[in-house]
This record gives sequence, C-alpha cells and structure tokens, in this order.
Amino acid sequence: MMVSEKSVEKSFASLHAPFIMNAAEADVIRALRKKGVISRTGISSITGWSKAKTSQEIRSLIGKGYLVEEGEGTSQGGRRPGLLRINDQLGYLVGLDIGATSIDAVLADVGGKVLQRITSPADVRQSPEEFLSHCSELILEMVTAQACRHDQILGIGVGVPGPVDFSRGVLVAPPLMPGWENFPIRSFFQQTFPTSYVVIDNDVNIMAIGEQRAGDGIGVDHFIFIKIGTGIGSGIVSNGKIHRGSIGCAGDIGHICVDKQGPICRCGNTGCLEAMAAGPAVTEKALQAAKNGSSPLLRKMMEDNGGFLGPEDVNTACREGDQAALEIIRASGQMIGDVLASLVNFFNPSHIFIGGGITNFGNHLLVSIRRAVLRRSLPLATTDLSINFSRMGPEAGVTGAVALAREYLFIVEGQPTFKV
Amino acid sequence: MMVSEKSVEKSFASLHAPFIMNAAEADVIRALRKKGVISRTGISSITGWSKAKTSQEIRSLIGKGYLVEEGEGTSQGGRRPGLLRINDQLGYLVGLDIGATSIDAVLADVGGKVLQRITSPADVRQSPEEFLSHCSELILEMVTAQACRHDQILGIGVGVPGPVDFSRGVLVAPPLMPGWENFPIRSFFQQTFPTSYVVIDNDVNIMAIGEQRAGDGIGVDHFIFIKIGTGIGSGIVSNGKIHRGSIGCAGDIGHICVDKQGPICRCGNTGCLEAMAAGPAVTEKALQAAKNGSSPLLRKMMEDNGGFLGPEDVNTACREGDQAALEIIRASGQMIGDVLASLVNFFNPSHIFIGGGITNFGNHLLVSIRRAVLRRSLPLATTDLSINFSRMGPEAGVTGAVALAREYLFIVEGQPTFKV
DNA sequence: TAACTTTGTTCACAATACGAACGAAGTTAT
DNA sequence: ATAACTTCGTTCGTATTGTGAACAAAGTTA
Repeated sequence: MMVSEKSVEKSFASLHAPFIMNAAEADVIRALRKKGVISRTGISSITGWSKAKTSQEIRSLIGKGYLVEEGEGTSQGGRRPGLLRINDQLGYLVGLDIGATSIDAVLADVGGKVLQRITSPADVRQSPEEFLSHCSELILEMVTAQACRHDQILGIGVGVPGPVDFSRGVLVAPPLMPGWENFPIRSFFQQTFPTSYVVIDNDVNIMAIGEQRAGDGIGVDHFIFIKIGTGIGSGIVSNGKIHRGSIGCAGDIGHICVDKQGPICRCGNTGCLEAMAAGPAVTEKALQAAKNGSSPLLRKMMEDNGGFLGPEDVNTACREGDQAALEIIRASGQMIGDVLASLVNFFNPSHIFIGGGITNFGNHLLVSIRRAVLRRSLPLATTDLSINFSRMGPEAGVTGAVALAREYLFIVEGQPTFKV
Repeated sequence: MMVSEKSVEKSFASLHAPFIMNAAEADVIRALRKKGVISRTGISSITGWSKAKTSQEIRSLIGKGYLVEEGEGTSQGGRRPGLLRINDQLGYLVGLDIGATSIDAVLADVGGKVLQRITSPADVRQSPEEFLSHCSELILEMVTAQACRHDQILGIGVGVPGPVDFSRGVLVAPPLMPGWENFPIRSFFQQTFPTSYVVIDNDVNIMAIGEQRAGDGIGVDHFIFIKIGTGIGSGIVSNGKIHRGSIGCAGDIGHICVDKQGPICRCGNTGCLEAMAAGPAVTEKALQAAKNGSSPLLRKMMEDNGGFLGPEDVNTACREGDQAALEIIRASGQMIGDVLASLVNFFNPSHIFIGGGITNFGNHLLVSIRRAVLRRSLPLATTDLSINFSRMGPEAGVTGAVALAREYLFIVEGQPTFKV
C-alpha cells in the first residue's frame, strides 16, 4: 500500500519541472537529444556505459515518465531494436520574442516542436506589469487552444530588446524600455506558471541561438547574427557559446561610428551605423529622393501612401529598377559591410547570418554588404567566410527562445546549472 | 625481484610527460594547482571526495612522484596538517615568444616558476629550420645552465607572430613569415625534446594568456589584450577562454580601417590602424615634424641620431614637453581608441590590457585612448570598463607560453585533451 | 533447418567510494 | 598539569556502483 501510494505521488510530481536526474541518466538524455529516436544499444555505445547499466537507467527514466518506447526499428541482421524517445507529453515550453511594437509567442512540446504561434501588437512603453500580463494572456490562450494545463508549462524563454543580465534575468539600462530596469521578469511569470523555469536573454541573442540550434548555424563554432530593422544589433557565438559580454550588452553594434560628420543618432552621438543605415535612415533618404525629384517612382509611392514611405516601399522601388532606391540600399549595405569588415578582422567568424525586418531587401543589400566586407577585411579572414541571410525568417527569435528554455529542462544532481 | 625492478622502471618512466591519471587524481591535482600548498583535508573539501579516498589518491600520486610532502602547517586547534604540493622537480617547461627580430625564451619548473630567461636577436625571415634550430640551442643553453637533462623538458609553449591553426599547431598564411606556412613546428621540437608536448599559439594570444594566468586578468571572463608595437594586434578572452576564431586569425585589428583617405598599408589597403598609429607611423610623423621645423627638439634628436628617430625618442621628446611629439602620441591614441570604441560596443569586455613596445609611452597615450573610447562607446559598455597598461611588461608573452604548456602537462584517462 | 547476428536482460562478481571508528598530534579550559 | 575538546589522517568493514559473461529473445542468412 504505502509503496504504491508513494510511487503514484512521485510519478505525478515528476510532471513538474525541473526534472532531477543523476549523471548517467543525463548522459542518456543527452544522447536522446542528439539522436531523437535511438535504441538502448545505440545509447550504450554513445554514452560509453555498459549495456547493463544503460538498460537500468533507461528503465528508471521510463518509470519516471521522462522516456517512452517508440515501437521497434528495422533489424540490422538480428533482433529488432526497441526504440526510445524523450516523452514529448512531459509538458510544454514557451518562447517569447518581445519587440518594441509586437509580441511573438510560441507553444512547443519538450522536443522543441512548435504547436502554435501567435503574433500580437503591443507597446513596450507600457509598464512591465501590463505588458507581461498581456504576454501571460497570450500564453494562456495557446494553452487553452492546445488543451493543455497551465501547470504543464515547464519552461519559458524570453527575448527582450535590450541589454540583459543573464544570470539575474533582468534588463540593465535598456534604452527602449527604461521602466523595465531590474524588473523581476522571472518571478512575474513564475507567479502565473509556477512549474516553469524562466530564462531571459537579449532579442538578438535568442535569434542567434535559434540559428545555432535549428538553422544553418548548427555545428558552427564562431558566428555573428546581425539583426537589421529599426535598429541594428548582433548576437555573438564564440567557441559554440553565446558571448554576452561583461554586463550583457555585447553585440550592440548599432552605435558604432561610421562617419563622424554623420547625422545625430538617438543615442546622442553622431554618425552611428544605426542612424545611417537602419530602417528609419533608409526611409528618410527615400523621402528625400521622392521630394527632390531624383526618383519619380518613390514620389508616386509617397503620394499614394499619404506622404509616407516604409522600408518595403524602397524595396519595391528597387525591384522595379529605380536607381535612387537601389543607391539608397547599396549605400546602406556598404556602411553595414564596412562595420562588419572590422568585426570580421577582430572576431574571425566563419559565418555571418543576417536577419530582421530588412532581410527581404534581397540581394542588392546582401551583395553590397559582401563587397564591402571583402574589400576591407583581411583576405585570410574572408577565405572561409560565408555571409548570408538567415533562412529562419521571423521565427528565429521564438525558436531560439524555446531552444534556450529547453536547455534548462533537466537538472543534474550536484550541478547547479546543467544543460542537456 | 621482478616487482622491485618493475617499480624502478615505472618511477623512471613517470618522469616523462605526459602524466596519465584518473579523474579523482586529476581533481586532486586541480585543487593543488589552485592552492599551491594544501593539506589532505583541504583537498578533500575542495574536491568533494571523502577523506579516505582523497588520502588514497594522494598516496598514489606521491608514489608516482607527482606530489611531495611540504612539512607541516600551523595547527587550527588540533593536529597539524601535513602539507602537500606538486613536485616541482618533476621536470621543466619552456616558453618561447618568437618576435620578428628576436626570441624570448624562459625555462620554468612545472609549477610555472621561471628559472631562467634569455633574449636573443633573430630574424624571422630565416628558414623555419634555421630559426627553430636557434630556438632549440637557446633551450639547450638554459638546460645546461640549470643542470637539468634535456629529456626533462615536459612541455614547450610557443608564440609566433602570425595566424595559427591551434589544433594542428601550424601557421596559416602568415604575412611576416611566408616560408613558415604549414611548417610542422610541433614535430620539429619533438625531435630534439621527445619527452615534451608542444603547443603553438599566436604571439598576442599567449600574452593574453599570460595576463589571464599571472597578471591582472586572473578571474576576468571577458577581456581584450592589445599589443602595440611595430604592428597592432589583440588577444581575445571570451567566457574565460581564448577566442581564436574560425581559422585562428581573430584579434588581427591592425588592419581595421580608420581613414579611407589614409596612407597605404603594407597589406595593400589604405588607412589601416597599423599604418596610422603603430610604431613606424609614429616615428614617420616625428621625422616630418623634425624636418618641417615644427619641433626643434625632435630635429636635434634626429641629427644626433644620424637622421633616424625611434619610438622611444618621440616618448622622450614628449616627456620634455615637446608639443609636436605630444600631438603625435595623442593622435595615435585617439585612432586606437576609436577602433577600441567599436570593439567595446561589440564585445563588451570588462578590461582592456595594453602591452607591447609602445607601452612605455606612458600616460599621454593611455589618456587619449581612454578619452576616445569613452566618447564613442555606449555609456553602458564603459561603466564597468577598465583600460590599463599590462603590468607584466615584456614578460607577458613567455609567461603565457609557459602557462599554455603547463595546461597540457597532465592527461586524464579517457579524456583526449584534458587541461588541469 | 541450422548457423549466425543483433538486442536486451539477468546475475554473480569486482571495483569503488564511503562512513564510522580510531589513533595521532595539538590546543584550550579549569 | 590534567582533562576535555579539535583537527588531521588512516584503517577497515560495508554499501553501492558498474561490468562482463551468460543467456534469452527475436531475426536474418546460407
């Protein structure tokens, strides 16, 4: 009686994160993470543990509900292997990508498979409480839609547009959202989702993580992810790990100076990359071209738009062969490329991924960036360098947020912050 | 008989690197590395192993000759602890810092204590065989002077002025020493010193390692070490580890563009930092000032020198209050600072250490660098940033080379490249 | 149908690591 | 000065951990 009651309690409790395990079990989980579906013998040969021990640990993990059997594989000339996988029904993960004007949220299973995605307009100038309550509602909306319980949310990964003290999980002097400084995002979410582990990171860092876990950055040790949109930022991966810097503001390349005689930036300095080459600068130049007559097409688009032009208008004009628009995009690409050239010399990455709203500017932008980098970097640093748009599109952020949360799903005895 | 013979053989063989040990023994060694001299109980509490097990492993390590007893410590209110330390007589390490015109070599014991240091002029344009033979002779000279055997050299750390493929231990497309490309430095040294493990790294990287292990960089996770001399280079530490980049040329900031209208650099581009702010540029500007009459003092020094001026002359002139010399140094500092400002935004280090020949230019240079960085970097990135000269002087390189070699002294069963 | 192969479990055994007890060496309180 | 406590390190019995060998299960191939 006693024993059976205890075991029932335990199997229920085990549905709540974090999942505690020993080192050998962690090896098994790691092997499963890598391979997805694999046999006991396969796990044994990956982990190095004997077949006997491996089998035993797997029995334990199945007992706890972490693993499930997934039918049988094909015979390799003998008995068919019994396949195993991590129990995706163990619970759910949430990824949040907080932008200045919108929230991107996904609900995924513990395997990282996205079940639902929501995008919602929002204003980051709201108070953190209001804004995050909105986020919680979005999560609960998905929870309801997917018919799961809110206490099955095991991890929440959050990307925010500002510098983050990663270990404390708070924003540090964020220019876009001053009221958020030191706001305890982690405990806010844990009030509503007490079963979940909450990780906060910079928005570009989570995009880089997304690229590293689910994009073309898999297996790449040194790369830079550039986000070009309203601002310009970057996520840095060094030796396979995110480089966040001393106080978490690494990658903030938007305010690198490209021209001391340039226009004044919102940061107060002159000639910042962001002020000269990001979205607003591009549309500003386009408006000038429309007004001063150098581009009749842009002028027409402006008039049709009621006096406004967006980045996508410049792109359209460029596609239709408008020289002024092309020149604006080229100039932007060259300035970005000049900055990247310095960073390539300094950091020697093997890949640069470019993402963010400006991505659909297409090849003209990419070509000018590449050309500038090739011209100004050391030949050695560029021989093995690829510069490309991220193929993950707008999903890089939330994908990375989920991947980040997923890292902290399991906890190993003795090791305070173990990542599987 | 058999047994005793065997054990003699074993204890002799154990004098040759690498020293193989199990995981628990490695924990003991690691604790000893950290504390230097420590009791058995102390090791037990650091490693987490029980007193019984710790004692046993220590007995084994003493038996192998890796550890020695170091008298007794002071009582903490009970029996006096028996102190232990790593056996410094185990063998010796060599650090080599190869410069364009000189070799800096040290012989150290396995504790890292420098026993002897030699500096010798050399020309890197020699063939690798000639040059490295010269290095070997220097090492043997020290070996003789210190009355140790050449087969007691257990590790050689080498810093070379060029990009290094660290895992293969060869230079990759080095501009200063084209004939060295892919030359097997490692096996060259192992012919003469078959008992030693040879590690090759970039010259600025080993300076950064020196700063990290024995200088003000101890415990600093993110820093940049800048070397300013004939050229300008940097060593990068991210998350406590050297960042070498995709092909090993990370940190090569000398060819970052500071002025597109600037003079032509030896790399072929225009306006590189190196061409505008490094040693040769400084002396060139000083010569101009001497010739065009804007500095009578420099003119006099030039004439006394037979038409030449060195960086130290500019420094002297500056100290004596010469305005032209001061302006030259300030301009150099500002350009370096402007580049560093970009790197600070990108990398967010907590420390920048400046070393190399130009270091003794003193405060004028440092102040202008700091001022430029503070003006052009994000305030957030500079709040916690310290920019200082390295206090290790010309010994940073060799110290780092020894530290690097020392990491590979012990090898743990199963783990291919374990660092203690 | 017999002879291999591969998978996974069982079980006895070896090794590993620990706790408790103890001896050794010192310090502090009375 | 002596008793009582502390700390250090070793010894030893024991519990735990992990393994290899044997075996059972399930299939494939000659």
